[in-house]
Order: sequence, then C-alpha cells, then structure tokens
Amino acid sequence: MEELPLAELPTAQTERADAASNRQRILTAATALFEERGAENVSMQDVAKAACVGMGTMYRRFGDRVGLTQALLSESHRVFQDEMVRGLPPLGPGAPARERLHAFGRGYLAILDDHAPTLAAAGGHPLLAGPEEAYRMHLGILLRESGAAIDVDYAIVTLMAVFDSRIHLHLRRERDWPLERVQDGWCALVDSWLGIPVAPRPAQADR
Amino acid sequence: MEELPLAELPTAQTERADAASNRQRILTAATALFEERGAENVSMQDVAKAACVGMGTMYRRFGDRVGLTQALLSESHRVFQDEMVRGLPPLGPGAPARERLHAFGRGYLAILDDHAPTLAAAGGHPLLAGPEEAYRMHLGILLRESGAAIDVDYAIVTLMAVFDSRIHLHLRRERDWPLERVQDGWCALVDSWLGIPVAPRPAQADR
DNA sequence: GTAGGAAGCGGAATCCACTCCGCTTCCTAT
DNA sequence: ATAGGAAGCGGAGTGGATTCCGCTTCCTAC
Repeated sequence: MEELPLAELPTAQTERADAASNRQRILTAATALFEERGAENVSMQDVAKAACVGMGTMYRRFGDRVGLTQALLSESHRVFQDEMVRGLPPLGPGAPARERLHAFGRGYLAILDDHAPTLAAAGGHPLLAGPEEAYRMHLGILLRESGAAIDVDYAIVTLMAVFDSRIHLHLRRERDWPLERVQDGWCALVDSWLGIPVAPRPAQADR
Repeated sequence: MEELPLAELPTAQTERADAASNRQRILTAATALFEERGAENVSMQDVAKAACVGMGTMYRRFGDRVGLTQALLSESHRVFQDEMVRGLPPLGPGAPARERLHAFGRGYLAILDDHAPTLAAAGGHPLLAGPEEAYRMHLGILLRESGAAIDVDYAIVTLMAVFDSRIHLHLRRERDWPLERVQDGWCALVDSWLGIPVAPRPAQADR
C-alpha cells in the first residue's frame, strides 16, 4: 500500500533530557500565548520569556518561527496523515481516487482554516516547507491512480498553491467566503484536472 | 470593450518637483543595486543611501518594500497590460478566450520569470497586492466569455496562486523545470477549467 | 563516581523593515 | 515678491527575527 512518511514526532531517543523538557516548555508556552493574544501579537522573545528559556534554545530547537509554528501544528497533521493512510474511506484507502481527493482537500482546508492566522504570522508556505512532502506524495499517488493524462506534478502545485495561508485568509476574511465555498472550489479544481465535465454546480454531489 | 485600470504611472501632476526627482533617484539607485548584488542582498537603507535620500522619503514614496519593488516592475506591467487590452491577438482582443488566456499566462510567466527573485525578496503576493487587480479582472472577463460553468472567482484564485514568486522560483530553481513546462502547465490548467478534454500532451497545439 | 567532550544554553549583538516627528522646501494666493 | 501652510524630508528610534559564542550541563566510558 502507500508508503508515506508520517510527520515524525521528535521522539526523544537522541535528545538530552533537559532539551526535551525545554522543547515541551516552549511548545506549551507558545500554544498558550498564541491562543491568548493571537500569533501575530506574539514575538519569539515573548515565547522564550514565557518558557523561561533563552533565544538560543528556541532557535536550536525549531530553527525559525516557521519551524516552531509547524511543530505546534504537527499533532493535527499527524492525525490527519494517519487517517489518510490508514483511516476509513473516503479519506482513507478504499474509495475511488476522486472521492479520496475531495475528502483530502476538505479535510486539509478545515485544518488550515483553524490555523491560517498562526501560519500567516509565521510566513511559510505549504508547498515549500518541510513536512508537507507527505501531502505532495499522497496527491501524486491519487492523481496517477485516476489515470488522467496530465502533468501530475504541475497539478499538485496548483492544488497546493491555494493552501497558502495568506490566500486562505484573504478569501475567508477579506472576501468573506464561507469555508464551504473554498472547499467546493478545490473539489472543482480536482474534477477539472481529472477531466470530469462539470459538477452541475452544487446539487451536492459529494460530502 | 474591456475597461481595465492600467497600472497608473504616478505622473507628476500633483507631485512636487523635489519629490519627483527623489522618486527618480530612488528608482535608479534601486535598479542599479538590485542588478548589481541581487535584491536579496540589498536593504532599504542601502537604497536610501545610494539615492542620497532619507528613509522617510523612501517610505513616504513607496509605502514599503513591496511597493518599491512593484514600482520597479511597473513599466513591464504597463506595457503588458496595454498589449492585453489594445494589442494584437492572441494576447489582445480578437482571439477566442482560450487563446487569449494562454497568451496571457505565457506572457505573465515570462515577466515573472525575470523578476521572481526580486519579488521574492520583497515578499508580496500577486493575488493580494495592489496593481494586479487588472489581471484578476482580465481573467474574469475571459473566463466568463468562455462560458464554462464554473466558479469563476475561484478559478481566478487558482490561476493566480501559482504566480507566487516563491513557488515560481521553487519550480525553476529547486526543481529545474524549464520555463516552458511551467507555461504549459498553466495553459493546461486553463484548459481544465474550460472543460477542454486533454490537450493530448505537447503536440504544440498553441503558442 | 568521575572526567571529558558533545550537546545544549542564555542572552547580548546584529540586521532589517518600518515609524515618528521636528525641520525644510515648494508653490500658490495675494 | 512673499508669506503661509501643505507636502516633503532626514535620520534616529523601535520592535522583531535571527545569529553568535563563551559558558554549562548531561551522560557516557572508564
């Protein structure tokens, strides 16, 4: 079956005890602060101070702000990726490629919807940064499975480009689109790539 | 015919003489520095110093780094937008919507290809920042003209999302895609949205 | 139990984008 | 010509991410 690298939790193992405790302290502090004031009003200093830790520690652990943010989100992603690979259809194996793609998009966008502000404050991009490799792969497998005669890698780019947190926020906040419209749009994009004529507009074909 | 707001050049008129000369000085200095060292190695300070101008002036004039960058590119865009609205087919009026869309994408990507590093250093996004309104509108008109039964606004988002400079750089540099592959991909995306079956892969149907 | 060195730590220093504000320069209306 | 005030100016100041590096703490091998 599919062999995807799950978002790896940095299980201690090679990690020194004090380091592990610091990581935890930082994550806890960051979660609390982000929730309390919104990520865009929290500086790395703030987190360090709240965690009683120096800047060096934060950066040794997480690399940069994007890294910290991703670590914060990794739990959601681990769960989601697990459902993707091992869960029930339509997200998990068993359903036809198109259904799985739709389920994936709706799920991913739902998660993104929760975290877009935090992500936007950090500035990363899903297509480019780290742990989303698994998603690219998943999409690739399903698109190929569907048999459409397309440049699959480019299709993946288009499918993930709209996962940009800034774009998502723009649609949701500036333009006031309901999440469902974004999700429907994404599913329509999938259908386009698969060469499926035109879901005759929301007769609620799926979901 | 189409009524698009061209990228307005800040024609003096209301602008004081000293201000105009400073603007020019800044643009010249920025162009030179960006070319010389690459935009990512040039700070706003550097530009101000080279232009013999204070920071206040730079920011009064251009708002922020994205603004400065856009001003630098505005000439290319003005020309391109003019061709779009008044030029010859297939980019200009006269050709069928699909041809015009393809020509638009190829042209836009060609420009982006020249300026992606500069844009990436500034951090803006075409979908979100300023003068690209005209492009959104243009795409909207053509997509509607084509008669496809789609969520045109969402389609526009997908079409412009891949104009992100970071994504473009990623494809061109990290993945080493030739520009033409990106352009072909974009045209295929258009065709998908238009419900055009599958250009049987590069038999060079258009361009 | 302990020495040694790798891994980790703290926080000051650096680099930058962007803001603030008192001073200066245009340009227009007299 | 020229006064008045709006528009513009410079550059120090602010806040935040990220880096640097000398010091400390683990933990392993004896």
